[in-house]
Parts: sequence; structure tokens; C-alpha cells
Amino acid sequence: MAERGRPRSFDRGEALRHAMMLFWEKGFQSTSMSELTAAMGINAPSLYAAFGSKDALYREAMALYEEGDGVELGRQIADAPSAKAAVEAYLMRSAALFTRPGKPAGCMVVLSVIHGAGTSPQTCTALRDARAEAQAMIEARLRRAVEASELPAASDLAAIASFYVTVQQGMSIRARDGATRPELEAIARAAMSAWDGLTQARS
Amino acid sequence: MAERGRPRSFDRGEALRHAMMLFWEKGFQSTSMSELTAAMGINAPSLYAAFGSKDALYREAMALYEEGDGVELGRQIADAPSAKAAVEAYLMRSAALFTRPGKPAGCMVVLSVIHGAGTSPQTCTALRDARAEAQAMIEARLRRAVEASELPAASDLAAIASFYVTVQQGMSIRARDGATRPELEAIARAAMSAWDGLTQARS
DNA sequence: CCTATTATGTATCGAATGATACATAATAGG
DNA sequence: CCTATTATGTATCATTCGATACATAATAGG
Repeated sequence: MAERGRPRSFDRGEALRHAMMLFWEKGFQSTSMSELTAAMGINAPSLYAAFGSKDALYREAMALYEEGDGVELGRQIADAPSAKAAVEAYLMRSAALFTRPGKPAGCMVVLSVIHGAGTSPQTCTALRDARAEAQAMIEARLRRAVEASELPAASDLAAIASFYVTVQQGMSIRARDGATRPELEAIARAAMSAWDGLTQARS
Repeated sequence: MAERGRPRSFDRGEALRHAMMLFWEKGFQSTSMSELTAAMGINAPSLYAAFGSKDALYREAMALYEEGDGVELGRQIADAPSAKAAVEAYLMRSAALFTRPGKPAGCMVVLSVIHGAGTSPQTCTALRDARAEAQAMIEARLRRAVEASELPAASDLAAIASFYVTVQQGMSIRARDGATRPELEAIARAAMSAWDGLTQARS
């Protein structure tokens, strides 16, 4: 019951990785099928047979991106010993991920769909959900901290999470504008200096 | 020595305003010439005669945007009675500007060129410069505060300005993601709660 | 072998893109 | 009026876009 027919002559995962890099660097609209097929080393019909459409390929590329950097950031948040350490790790690790040599700067999910970017409504929704998930993860980590009496129960967890996600998304833009890792880390530290004020007092 | 030849039959400024709204909402690449001519109420040859090219039209639209919201934010920064008030006004006013009914959410300059967006290198550079200008204005206002002994001389002005600009740029993304004005204002207040820590201590 | 099934490469599809040629209309200067 | 100059509308340009038709090649099951 193995695969029937002529076997695929290229590595699907590797081709997807190349597509992800292109989409990440240039966005959905600015990446043409010709560029994709060239980077993936295949012809258009093979691409359509393997991935369905440009839009579906983009969705797979996004999923691959999230499996990498997304999962890593999620782990940083979940595994940190304290809420403050979790947020700090989230920002500091982002600073590193956003400036890796050989990889596009910034976060693919944040940067790709700012104008809807010509993707289908389905993809657009998926990306919005992905962005919302980061905030939900941080908020969940903060709630855990409240339950552990690490943070005061009166803290506005949603507002705190919203603030730090906003900083991280802003860092994506700065990274695209050429900000270096130390510069992004300085931004992250600046954001962390709001921590005590945000967590101790109620409004 | 008035204008020779057949007079233009449309209001150039009004047409430019319509073009700006479209570019602002959809970005450069996602806005087609057909959409532009439809929104501006003119035919393609008139557009090219009046503005030169799609790229040149975009540059004029960007300039018009900066004359509006850009100048207003600049005034907020320059006219505020203190450095802290200047930064706070910058963020709070941004929250309002980013969520005006009837206008696209977020900042046109920040959102438009994240992927180069298919614009010419010339336009791309102009947009990068425009983004850098905001940080320079804040830094200049902070320097004025240091000279007035309002802030300690040891403060890392560049880092402070960089942080607040990053927050404001992040707010553009959040606005595009549907954040309301109160939500953005909460983010602005959260960012301001870092102020004392950023301005009092040296690293 | 033979057939069914799947992948590949060539060549191309219709649609949309940004941009113009060209004839005509409308104004100013002389 | 006449001419020069500029704008407009129609019709269309060459390119590129995302996506396929089709014949051929390569595999598995029988």
C-alpha cells in the first residue's frame, strides 16, 4: 500500500522551506510564482500538484514558520520560572530570532498580512489568529502567576499582555528597518522596566 | 503667464487625497491602477500626465499624509511642556489617529513598506527616512529636556526614543488588527509606566 | 508485460498589470 | 481666427501574473 505512480523527484519539505524563506522575506504578494518555482527548483505544475495553489503553499509555509520560531517562543513563555522571566525571555529571544544572519528580519506572521496582502480571507484569518495566540499565551502565563500568588490578583492581565505583544510586534518592524540585535535587546529591556509599575498597582 | 492649453478638468489635490486613502488602506502593491483611476474619477492618461507614474503618485500621497498626521504628531512632540508630556502626547494622539472612523487604521508610513512593497528604491528610502524622523524628533525633544535639566544628563536618549517609537509602530499593527482606541491608549499608558525607570537611572 | 496511477516538462492559457499612442477637445497667446 | 499647448477619452500596448492542458516518463499492482 505504498505510493502508486511516479515518485516525486524533489524533497517536499526542503522545497517548502525555500518557499517559506521567500514568503518571509518578501511577503505574499511580492513573491511571484516564477520566483517560487526558481527557489524551490521545480516547475509550476509540480508546485500545484504538491501544494495546491500559491495561497495554500503560503499557509503551509506559515505553519512551518510557526513550528519553528513560534513554538520556540511559546516554550520560552511556558517554561520560564516566573511571569516576569517569561515576558523577558519572550522579548529577548525575539530580539535574537529577528536578527539571525541568513534569515529574514522580523516575524513572518506579523509582517506578512498588514494589508491583507492579497491573501485569501481564509489565510488572512489564520494569520490574525496566529497573532492573537501570542497574546493569549502570555496572558495565560500571567494568570498562572496570579494563581501562584506571584502577581496581585488585581493586575490587568490582558492589558499587560497586550502591551508586551505590541512591543514585540513593533520590534519586527524595527528589525525590518535594520535594527541590530543589541538595539532590539535595549528596546526589550526598556519595555521590561515597565514591569513593576504594571504589576504592582491597580489602575 | 497663466497656464496654457486645455485646463485640467479635475481637482488635483482632491484626486491625490483619494489616492492617498487607497494607498493607506491597501498598500502600494495591492492598489491597482484601475482602482486608483476609479477612486480618483479620472482616466489613466490623466493620472500619468498629472502625477508621472504610480510610484510618483505614491510618493506624493505619502507627502500629503505626512503633512497631515505627521505634522500633527510632530507638533505634539515639540509643543508639549515637558519631555514626558511630549512622549505621552505622541502615543496618546497616535492612538486616536490610528482609529479614526472613515480613515484607514494605523500609520501609512509604517505599514506601507514592510516588504519593500514593490516600490522603487527611491520611495523605499524616502519611507525609511520618514520613519527615522519620528525617532529623531523625540530624541531632540529629550535632549532639550536634558539641557533644561529636566532629565538627568546620563539618560540614554537614543534608547528611550527608540523604545517609544517601537511602541508606536507596534500600535500601528495592533490598529490594523482591529484594536480600538481605548485599547491603544491602554498600551500607551503601559509604555509610559516605564518612563521613570528609563529616565532616572543610568544603565 | 500490461494497466492504472502519479509526477514532470513544455508550452500556453485568460486575466490583470502598469503604461501609452493617437485622435480630439479646450484653452491662451498672437 | 490661427496656432501652439495642454488635457481628455478610447483603445490598446507588452509583460507578467497565477494557473493548466497535454503528452511523456516513471513507478506499483496484477
